[in-house]
Amino acid sequence: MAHDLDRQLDTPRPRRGSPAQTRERLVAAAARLFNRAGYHGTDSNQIAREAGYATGVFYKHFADKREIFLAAYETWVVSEWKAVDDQLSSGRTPEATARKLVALTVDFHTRWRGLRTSLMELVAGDAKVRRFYREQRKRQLDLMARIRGEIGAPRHRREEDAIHLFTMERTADAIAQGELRDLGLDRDVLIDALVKRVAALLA
Amino acid sequence: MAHDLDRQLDTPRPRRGSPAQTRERLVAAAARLFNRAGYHGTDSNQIAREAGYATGVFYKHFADKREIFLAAYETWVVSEWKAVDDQLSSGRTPEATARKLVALTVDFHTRWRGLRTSLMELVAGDAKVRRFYREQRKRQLDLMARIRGEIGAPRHRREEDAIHLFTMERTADAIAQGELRDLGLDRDVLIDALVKRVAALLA
Amino acid sequence: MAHDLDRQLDTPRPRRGSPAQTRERLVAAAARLFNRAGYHGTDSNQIAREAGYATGVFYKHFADKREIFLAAYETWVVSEWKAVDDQLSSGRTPEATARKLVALTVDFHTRWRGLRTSLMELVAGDAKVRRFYREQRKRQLDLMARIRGEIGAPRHRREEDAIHLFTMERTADAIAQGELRDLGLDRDVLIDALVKRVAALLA
Amino acid sequence: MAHDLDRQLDTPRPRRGSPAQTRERLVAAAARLFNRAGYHGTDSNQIAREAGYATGVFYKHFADKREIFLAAYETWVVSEWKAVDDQLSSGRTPEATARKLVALTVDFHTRWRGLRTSLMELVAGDAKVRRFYREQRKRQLDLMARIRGEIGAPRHRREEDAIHLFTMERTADAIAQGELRDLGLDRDVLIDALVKRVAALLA
DNA sequence: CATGAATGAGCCTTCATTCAT
DNA sequence: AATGAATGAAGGCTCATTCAT
Repeated sequence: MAHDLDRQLDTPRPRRGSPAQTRERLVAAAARLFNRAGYHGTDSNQIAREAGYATGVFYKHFADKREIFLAAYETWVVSEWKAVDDQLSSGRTPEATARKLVALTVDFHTRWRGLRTSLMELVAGDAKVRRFYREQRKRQLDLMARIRGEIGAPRHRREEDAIHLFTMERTADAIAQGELRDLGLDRDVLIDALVKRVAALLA
Repeated sequence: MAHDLDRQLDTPRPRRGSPAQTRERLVAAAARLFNRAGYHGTDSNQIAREAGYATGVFYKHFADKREIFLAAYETWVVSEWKAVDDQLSSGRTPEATARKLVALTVDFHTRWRGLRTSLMELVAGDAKVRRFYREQRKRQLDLMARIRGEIGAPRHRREEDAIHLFTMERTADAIAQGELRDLGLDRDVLIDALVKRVAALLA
Repeated sequence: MAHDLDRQLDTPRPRRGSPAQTRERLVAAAARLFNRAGYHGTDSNQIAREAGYATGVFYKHFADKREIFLAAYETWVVSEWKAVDDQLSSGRTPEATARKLVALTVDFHTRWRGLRTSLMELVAGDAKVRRFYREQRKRQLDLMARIRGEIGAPRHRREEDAIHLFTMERTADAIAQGELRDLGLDRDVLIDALVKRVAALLA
Repeated sequence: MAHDLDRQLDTPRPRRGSPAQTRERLVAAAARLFNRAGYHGTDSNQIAREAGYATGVFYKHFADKREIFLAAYETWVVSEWKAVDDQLSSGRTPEATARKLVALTVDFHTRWRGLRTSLMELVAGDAKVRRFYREQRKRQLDLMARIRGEIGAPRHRREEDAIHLFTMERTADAIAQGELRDLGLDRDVLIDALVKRVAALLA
């Protein structure tokens, strides 16, 4: 979570921490900078400095910039999945859960909007990042199939689920990037529309 | 269209063309290269060379790299709008028109997939590109409202139209970028689903 | 020749020269710096600056540092062969020619002693430099065989000629590097000994 | 000898050895690495690791990288002198001794060819290494003078002896570095020629 | 209008060396 | 005595941009 990352970075680092701790601080700094300035707008020396270290540490922990990007992305993915899981197992009504899930998605896309933009670029150009990205999608589809199985909902085709995910993702991006505001659209109306779609899947 | 651009570039350039001609050749070269290697992967000297000119011309016609990107994007947008217009005024059944429109969209996204990726990056970071991008969206929404007005279709809210556009766009990207293939999804099923959504708007 | 190189560098460069001229200036600067500080002690930005240019030119003319080293070495080799040829075709007595050749060799090894040291290092580690270096040796052996053929001298085996070349080279290095001085040996005695050996080949 | 060094390194190091032992292990590791990758190609952290220690030990025993190089060189010199002494006091015929000495020299140059290349580089650039290197040469010359004194051989001038040493050294390097092979020369012929020269000094 | 040589800031990466533990 | 995390200067190389011709 962004909050965790920030907390980590705003605390002065130990003079001599464990490698794992250092790595975490670097990833947190990288996530923050990539998110702020994009992949190309962030240089590796900066990352180390933002984390409170000298230039050199960076390459003790990562082979190159792409690798730390992947790590930052992974961190984000893990925290997002955790948040989704928490909602799904909260025992609320489908409607309430759906609302929470949409809010959560929009929140993540907003907070990580810069990272997401870079992600799209790297997905296009880097096989390793692409593979990881596609795996997440597969996990999402699997989760949806499982949920519908459990609640005995009418079977959908995996293809319909994919479209649903694309819609959610792209709409959340539009909100996150201020596209709605620029278009003079009403955020709440959009949110409600998304909630309705999600709720339909849960009930 | 890619074909136009290619034809233009594969013809040897005139010794001393009009400024407009030179500009066009440069834009065509830029579009091709940005699409192939992305905005950051394309260097500005290359663009001029690909168009058949020396390094310097470039900056006689464009203030910087970003500006030529915008011009390339504009070219693409113009040709896409033209193609859409052609379909809409073809007088076919809604179903047939919808199918054509979806095919056309997927085709554009496939052919310009590299440019689109860079676009997303620049939209995030560059105000001018963002403004232009948002204008297109507004035009799309206006067009949809007009169509529905003309055919006396039930009024939708602009927000629903926006979601529709996001869905179309993101799904077309997924197809263009091979995400479907990686996920083992059936392309035709997806296309049909999209066609159904578009047809619903037209009838 | 060192003199040529120096003359070239001490003249202020034209604002905008031909690529060949620029390349030459770069090679001259590289030769001077490699000779002074060694391959590892010279950085590519320095080379450009020494030649009177900005950082970037360097990579417009050479793919990397190794390549400009090879070019500098080549320049030196060419001038040395030319000097040797001049002596051989001077029509002097074998004894006089031999003396000139030895003087010339020692002079070259002295003037280029730094470059030679780096050469040895690169010969060991770089296949391309090694190949070029070995070709020179082959040319030397061929020349010796031809000379002996022309003057009807007793046939030597190529192996003996090789040993002769090694002796000349290593001894010239020793003189060039001040090893003699450190050992308290008499330079003239050594030179005379070398002259005797060379003269024996010529007569 | 390489064998000694290897034996030392392939044995797991003691938990807490004497300083002398640690130093020896470090020198052995350094010699091996310098020989394999050259002075510049070997990083100081690697040396400690190869010896089985952590980065830091290195600077507990040596002021800097150059110093451990000197130590490695010293080790090699000592073992070479010992080997030469053994041959000289073996009581064989001059011819047989000469052959052994040449074989031994070629062997050393082959086994330590990488170290020798680096040595030449450091001799050129580092006063301390140069001084030590020159001392060895002086010892060699002194030894030669003594031998000739003992066996009542005709007095040579120290300068002739120096040339002899240069010839031996450079030819042994050529063999060690594969120059002969590349030139298509016959190794045995060269060896025989060297043996003849050495034998002439011993008888 | 066009050329293309030249610029130089800046990025990624390495590695000898230090020092808190 | 030993550890190994951390340092930071510096080097190789790229590329958007300028400008003399």
